[in-house]
Amino acid sequence: MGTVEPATRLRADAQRNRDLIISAAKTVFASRGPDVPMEEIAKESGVGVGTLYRRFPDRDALIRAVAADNLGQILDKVRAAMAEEPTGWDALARIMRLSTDLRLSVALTASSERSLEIIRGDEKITELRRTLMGALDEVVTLAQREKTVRQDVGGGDVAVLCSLLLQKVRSLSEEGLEFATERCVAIMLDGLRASASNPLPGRPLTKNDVKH
Amino acid sequence: MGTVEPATRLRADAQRNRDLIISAAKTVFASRGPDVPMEEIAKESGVGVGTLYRRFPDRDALIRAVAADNLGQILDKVRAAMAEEPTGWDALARIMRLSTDLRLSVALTASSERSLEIIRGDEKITELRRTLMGALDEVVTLAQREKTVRQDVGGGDVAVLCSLLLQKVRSLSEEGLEFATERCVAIMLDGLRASASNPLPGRPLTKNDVKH
Amino acid sequence: MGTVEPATRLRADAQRNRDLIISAAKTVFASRGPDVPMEEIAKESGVGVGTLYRRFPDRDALIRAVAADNLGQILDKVRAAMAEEPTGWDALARIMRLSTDLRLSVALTASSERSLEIIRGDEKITELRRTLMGALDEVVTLAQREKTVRQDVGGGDVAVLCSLLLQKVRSLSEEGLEFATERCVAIMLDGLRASASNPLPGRPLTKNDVKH
Amino acid sequence: MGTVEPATRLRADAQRNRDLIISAAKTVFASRGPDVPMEEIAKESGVGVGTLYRRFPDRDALIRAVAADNLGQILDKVRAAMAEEPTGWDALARIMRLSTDLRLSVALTASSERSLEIIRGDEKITELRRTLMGALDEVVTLAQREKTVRQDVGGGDVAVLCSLLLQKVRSLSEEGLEFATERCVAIMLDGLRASASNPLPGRPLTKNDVKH
DNA sequence: CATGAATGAGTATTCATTCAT
DNA sequence: CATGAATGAATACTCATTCAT
Repeated sequence: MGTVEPATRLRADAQRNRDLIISAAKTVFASRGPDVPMEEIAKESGVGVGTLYRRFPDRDALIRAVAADNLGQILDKVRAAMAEEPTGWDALARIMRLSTDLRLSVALTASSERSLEIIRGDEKITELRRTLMGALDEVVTLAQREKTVRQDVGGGDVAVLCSLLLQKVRSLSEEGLEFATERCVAIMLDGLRASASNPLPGRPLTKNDVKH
Repeated sequence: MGTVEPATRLRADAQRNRDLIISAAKTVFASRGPDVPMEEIAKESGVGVGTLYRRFPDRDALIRAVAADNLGQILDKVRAAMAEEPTGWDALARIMRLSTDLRLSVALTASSERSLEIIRGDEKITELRRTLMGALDEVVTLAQREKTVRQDVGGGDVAVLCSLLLQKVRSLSEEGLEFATERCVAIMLDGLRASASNPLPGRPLTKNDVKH
Repeated sequence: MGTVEPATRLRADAQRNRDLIISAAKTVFASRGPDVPMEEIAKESGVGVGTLYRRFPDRDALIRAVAADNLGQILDKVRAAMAEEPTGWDALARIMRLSTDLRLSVALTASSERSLEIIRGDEKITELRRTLMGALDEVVTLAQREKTVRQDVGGGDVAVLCSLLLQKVRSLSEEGLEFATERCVAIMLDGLRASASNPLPGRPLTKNDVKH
Repeated sequence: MGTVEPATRLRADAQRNRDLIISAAKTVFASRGPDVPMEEIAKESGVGVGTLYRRFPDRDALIRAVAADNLGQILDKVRAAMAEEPTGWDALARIMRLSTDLRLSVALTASSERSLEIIRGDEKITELRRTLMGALDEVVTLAQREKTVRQDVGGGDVAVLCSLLLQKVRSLSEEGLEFATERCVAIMLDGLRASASNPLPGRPLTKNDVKH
């Protein structure tokens, strides 16, 4: 489960506010970048700034919370794919298609150098990341055993491809983007097939290469 | 040639400052995002803020100038690849590898929603973009005639893949990034080969799909 | 009543600050012109700049508010004169002497071309102006029925004379100005008397001539 | 003659530039206030800022020069009135009507507190002012001997009335202003007539009251 | 607790003045 | 001398954060 709980249980309404704020922050970060005025986020949440600050001591804390929430969501979907798809290849394909869903919420959190520094070192986030990477390695290994995925790639390679796909290509329209992304995923999947065997440079990337 | 000249000839020293500023802006935008204090850019350029503002009436104008300069550079390199490589495939491969060089300078200019609005509608930039897309279509068509590239892709698909690659994946180290990008490029190229023929959804993207 | 209320009720302390700011702005505009640093006004009000900007989104809004407040004050005094003086002539004379009181606060708000543009089109101000001009027409008409004021003038003429008197003649000392103004008012009043009948050029100016 | 010459003779072209600048400054001060960017004035003059600064060491010097030029012009016209009109009354009436001509150029120079400080103490300006006031006293005395002007006014009173008239009443249209001013002048003249004998408060103002 | 007011430091931008061409 | 480029101090305005209601 991806939702992240703070140490001490919050009162019901406080928890509700917290959720409202995170959700609003995702939206607003996505449309206006990571520097939106806090007031904007508060307004979108329907609470006052004061409340926002009571829940998150400063902007950085909020960014961390949003990032953790995002990672949690991704992890949930990755696990669902692994649990529900019949083969490793199918799971992999489904995972690579997640980008469309996730783009909006994830992109901004991870985009700027600044965001990175903020996130880095956050216990919870590090843990989520580790778990996620483990899952990817697992999927790839599985599919390789099936002989559907080429041998010379690893979960890290898939992670990098996926993170590229999270990007919003801005010279495309809303629908154009969705369409183009599907095609890119298909091209990448073709490049990942066991049959596509022009050997890759170097060695497979695994979770250990993508840790930070 | 990609360098963009203003309408009226600048005095030698003024031109020199203009170049210094654009170059500094690239660096600083890349490392600190599109909201860096103008003063920072001025300092990096070695000129006073006043000079910066004399040359570029506001931040937006500077961003547009940097973007145009970037596109010019890309176009130069794409043309070089087309002129110097023996086959369409080689040209394509070289182009897709440009990302490494270009990432730093390009990324930030095109990243935020805001930047897009700023850039959109700029005559010069639109023109450069159009030219660039034309070149990509040309390369792809050529390689398709050689039977090295699959028939169901177009220059637009390549453009999208390349723009994904321009992204800086921040969970990797400097060298890790370079290495991972090479692998991604290789995977994508494998996915673009004529031999990789699991059919793609929809139809090839051409320059007309990526115009804005 | 001349005081102007914003649409939604302000919290008590906010309203207090608003008043402090307007009052400070009058003083400071009067002594240093309409371009005084906003910081100056804030300091004089005893609040931070931030507060000033929260209350008035920009300098123009502040200028409009001050202008409206000034007009309201004038209107109050004109009405008091009309209500309390026994004859139209006395009311007129009292009104023309208002200049002394009002000069300080009013002068700067209406002085520059720029200020005019700012003020023009403000709903509240337009309305106040209209009401004020109506009152002047009324006083003049009354006094004409009394046969104390010449028949060939109108409220508009009085308005123009008064607005001339609002000016600070700077080649006079503080007291000199007060004294000189009294004499000018007396001369003008003599010129307005029914007995001063060298016919004026054109026709009486009424409120419709001074609307803008 | 009102034109003011600097101590050392200027080369012909330098003198021409000086005149261009003063003339441009009048225009621009009138339309945009005394704080117009120096660059604006330079552009209107058709010279570079550098040249402007060579001719006038700073903004204050320019303001002083413009003020002196204005006063010189007024003086010329007052003298012409005195020389050409058959009676003192006619001269006085003509003088009071000068406002229309002069308003534009004079207004801004004398308007703000700041301008006053700049001008105050300027030798040349003081002298011009003194001369001008002497002329007004003379006209009034002459008309009083003719029994056309009331005995209880002085040149100072006229000066004050005139300076009031120099003001631009901004709630009037261009033509409306001209028309209204004529009417005000007529009313004031009626108030100045020997026949308008409701006694004025205090004593006549003379040039000594308006010196600064 | 929630709210939104107050604060003031941080930045963009302008413009007087100086100085190299 | 004239020009217009360069400089940086001055000022408008924004927004993170704190605190009174």
